[in-house]
Amino acid sequence: MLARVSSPTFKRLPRAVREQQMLDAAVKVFSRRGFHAASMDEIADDAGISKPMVYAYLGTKEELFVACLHREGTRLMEAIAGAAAPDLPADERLWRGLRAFFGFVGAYRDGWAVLYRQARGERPFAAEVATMRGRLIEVVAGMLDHALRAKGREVRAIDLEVVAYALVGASESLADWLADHPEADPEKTATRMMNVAWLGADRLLRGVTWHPPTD
Amino acid sequence: MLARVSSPTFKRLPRAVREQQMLDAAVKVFSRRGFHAASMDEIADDAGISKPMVYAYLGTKEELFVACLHREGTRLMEAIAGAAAPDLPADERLWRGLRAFFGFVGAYRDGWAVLYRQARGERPFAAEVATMRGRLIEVVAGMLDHALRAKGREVRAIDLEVVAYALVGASESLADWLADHPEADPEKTATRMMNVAWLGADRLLRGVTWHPPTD
DNA sequence: GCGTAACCTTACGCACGGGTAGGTATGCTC
DNA sequence: GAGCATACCTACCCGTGCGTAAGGTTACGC
Repeated sequence: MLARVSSPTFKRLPRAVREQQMLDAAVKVFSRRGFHAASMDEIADDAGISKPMVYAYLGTKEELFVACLHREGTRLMEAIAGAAAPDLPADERLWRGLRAFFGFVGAYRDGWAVLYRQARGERPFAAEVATMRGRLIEVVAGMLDHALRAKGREVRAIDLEVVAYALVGASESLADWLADHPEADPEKTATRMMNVAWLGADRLLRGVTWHPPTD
Repeated sequence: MLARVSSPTFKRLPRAVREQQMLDAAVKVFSRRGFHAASMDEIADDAGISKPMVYAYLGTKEELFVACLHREGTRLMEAIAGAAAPDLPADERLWRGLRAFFGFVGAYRDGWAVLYRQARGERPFAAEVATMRGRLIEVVAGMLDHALRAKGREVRAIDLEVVAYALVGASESLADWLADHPEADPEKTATRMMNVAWLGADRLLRGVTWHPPTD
């Protein structure tokens, strides 16, 4: 009626397609602005659609964010799980997993920054992320345990958990570094992480430990 | 007039004191609710003061949050710097620094969770945190460099930086773990971290490296 | 005792943005 | 080509909460 003289490239699209467009737009905008600063209007606009459609398809703002989180999180977990086949030796699995992880972060820098760095702080989503993270940590801990048993050693579960926490934390930190250095090479970053992680873990596996000085 | 029959424990206090009370309240509320969900009214209420006073003393909501960030961040950095005197050997410095760090996190779980986990994601504050974090990473990298030179080895600056990133990330991850496990012992957590960090770093210092398999 | 300055209050303006009501166009089925 | 479902729009409501204007109240100097 006002503008919209005619609809030149205005196609009616099936729901599934629109939903993906919306999610793409949402990830982009959430990533650029952050959850709160992002407005549903901007997301709708960026998807080339109007706001009520977003509500009709993906629900409220929170639900939309969770949907983004889920899509990207699943992609990440699948990328890692697909790379680190369980029948490989532990160091090989670790290496492939790390390479997949950094490859993913390098490729979807937006997805990572928004859906992870963001979500960890934001109250209603922290739990969601914590769950995924927990699964990852379990996998890493399982890898370590496997490697240990293969060498005939045994370590208390809590120690395994802590080492896994540290490895995952270190990887996240390097992922942030990667996201902030667009020119950096994911493969090389993975190699560096592998150096830090495996050499440290390997020593642990041999039973070498450090003790606090008595001061 | 309405209620407030009389002001029983209603003291006029000097500015400096009130400011600290406000900051205490702000940290508490920001920590409980998160930055956006926290309302200036609740903070004022919790500080036993009315809202305009907060604006008069600490400025807008963002400025208030930054003020919290600054106070807690400075406390943390001082705790670490005070513990890790620069004239000690590198492993001793690392150990003392870690112990101070985890001790701080254990003691001020609120301050840590809010002012750090929160701030890293929230758009306008990420830079602030990144700066502090950057200083910490530099310190750690400096420690590693020092230790290396003492052994007559030399490593490229970027490798140092990456290792420092990894160590800091691992420590943050364990700090989160500590914040989520109220019964855990900070000292013990520091020891575990030291095991992961130093043993890995130590091997790096000896020039042992890991190379990706040619697949 | 009285002014004045700092402390502190109640009460409100106002913008912003999430969410919705109600109506229009388009394609599919028979 | 009638009828129906579904994609899609414009325009609006309204809660929430930041930030402020204007006015009490307490302490302290003289």
